[in-house]
Amino acid sequence: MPLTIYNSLSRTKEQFTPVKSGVVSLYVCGMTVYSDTHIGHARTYVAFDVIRRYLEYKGHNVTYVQNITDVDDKIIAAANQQGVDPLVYSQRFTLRCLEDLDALGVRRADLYPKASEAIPDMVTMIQQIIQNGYGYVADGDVYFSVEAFPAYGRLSGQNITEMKTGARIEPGEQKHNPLDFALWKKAKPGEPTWPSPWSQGRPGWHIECSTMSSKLLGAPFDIHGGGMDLRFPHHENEIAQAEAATGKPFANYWMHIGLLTINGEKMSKSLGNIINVKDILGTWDAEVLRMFFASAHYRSPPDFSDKALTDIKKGLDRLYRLKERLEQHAAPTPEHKLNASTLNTNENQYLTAITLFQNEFEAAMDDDFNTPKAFACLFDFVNTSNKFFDQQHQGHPALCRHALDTYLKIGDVLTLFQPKATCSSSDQGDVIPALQKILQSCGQTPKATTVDELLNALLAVREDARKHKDWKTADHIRKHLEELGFEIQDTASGPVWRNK
RNA sequence: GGGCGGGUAACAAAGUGGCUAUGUGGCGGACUGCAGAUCCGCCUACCUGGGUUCAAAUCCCAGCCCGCCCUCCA
Repeated sequence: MPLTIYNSLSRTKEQFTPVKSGVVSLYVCGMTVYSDTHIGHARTYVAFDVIRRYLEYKGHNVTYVQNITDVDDKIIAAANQQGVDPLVYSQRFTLRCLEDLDALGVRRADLYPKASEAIPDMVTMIQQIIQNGYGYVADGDVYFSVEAFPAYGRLSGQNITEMKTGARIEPGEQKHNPLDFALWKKAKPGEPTWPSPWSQGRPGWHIECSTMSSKLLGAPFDIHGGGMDLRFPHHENEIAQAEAATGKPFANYWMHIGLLTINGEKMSKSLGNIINVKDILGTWDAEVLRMFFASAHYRSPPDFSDKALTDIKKGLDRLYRLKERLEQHAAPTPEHKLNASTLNTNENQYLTAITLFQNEFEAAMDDDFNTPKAFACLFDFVNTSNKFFDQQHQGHPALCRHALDTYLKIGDVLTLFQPKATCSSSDQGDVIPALQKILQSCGQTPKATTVDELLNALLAVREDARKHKDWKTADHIRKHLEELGFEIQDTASGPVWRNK
């Protein structure tokens, strides 16, 4: 089935055809590294992580490039305030920001080109722009002449004459036209500088993306993405610069991610409601956050709230319960060949349901990465699977293996079922004495020393109590185990525990 | 003012010219010692007014309301 992508450039869904069959080049505007990664960044990069994973799922070889803006006004200001060299400062935050995304469980891009390392390429591109008649020099600064580029405004649906109203030339700027933007800025004192034919200075913000994307991915490349806020002026300017310099189309598909709000409000410094990834990971599990971002359609603005995260967490628990249920029944390795003729009616229906699940998931994702629908497919599969097990308690190892593999593969595209980034052993250390204490409170001498053994011992005591209708002891054990984060379920085939 | 995107049940959120979205929550039932899990049923869905159509929440027109961008922003 063909993948369709909503292209911001045409404002329609288009069938996706990469420049080179089987290979996809993806460029996403990355972070300006002057502060920690916040949940708005996380929203965008989880969205692209899913997009990248699905492209790979479809069999494409994806090259994912995400730039690092490490030359910028805000970095210079912050570094100067702390008396640190701006490049040292940005280097520090580059690491911190990438580590934040690691902790969130976002897969790394293939390449993270830095603006500071591509200055000569930018100078070359600016020279080309000037040579081709789209740029001009004014007292050591270089500007892009918007009027020279008739396609300007195509991406954002703006037209130049309308935009002129209201636009202003700041004092000290030598622009010919208020809409013109800087390609190169002559240095002011206290700024990092690089040589250029025009002045010691530094590049304008937009040029780094034009330069690094086309250098690394070619012209044109397949998909260029970023937050919705970058559509204008950043992406509009990127197109103008790159096409003015190379004379070739820049990027074929433009994808813009809906911006996160917090409790219905825009996230901003003035509102003081910026939440850093580092901080929120203390409250919410990385996987809950990823599912929250992944389950919102990428073009919609999700609203971050306690209620929303709580709802997601409960849904995620439901997904995990099925995973565990499948694991209990599945053959350890997928080598068993499934022979449909050996399956009973119930099993055959389930086999069909697995195929249907996969087909519907793909249909959803092929339709412009419709993740809300993909999650609906996942939950439908949970329901179907639970019904299967309710009807057939013994399962079927090879069939369940197949179901589990399919479930995990699809979950993986949606960033689910990933190994936990951190498994603090200190918690484990606290749990053991606590479990021993519960055993003692039931008049038992704890011999076991591992969590597993202790839990089994406790459940055995509890089962014994239940047999004698000693509900007080049974409830006492269950209550204390739940306080320690163990969920106890009495099932037809005996008690089962799982981590909450 | 210009541009972009929305208004769907208690909340969140997909979607389709006629066929159960889904998740969370609430109510009832099955199962349970109880709880949980699981299953089943239910909880006045589609902003307003016109139009097209055998049929529209879905297409068209008008209106009302909301968000975002136009300044740095993922």
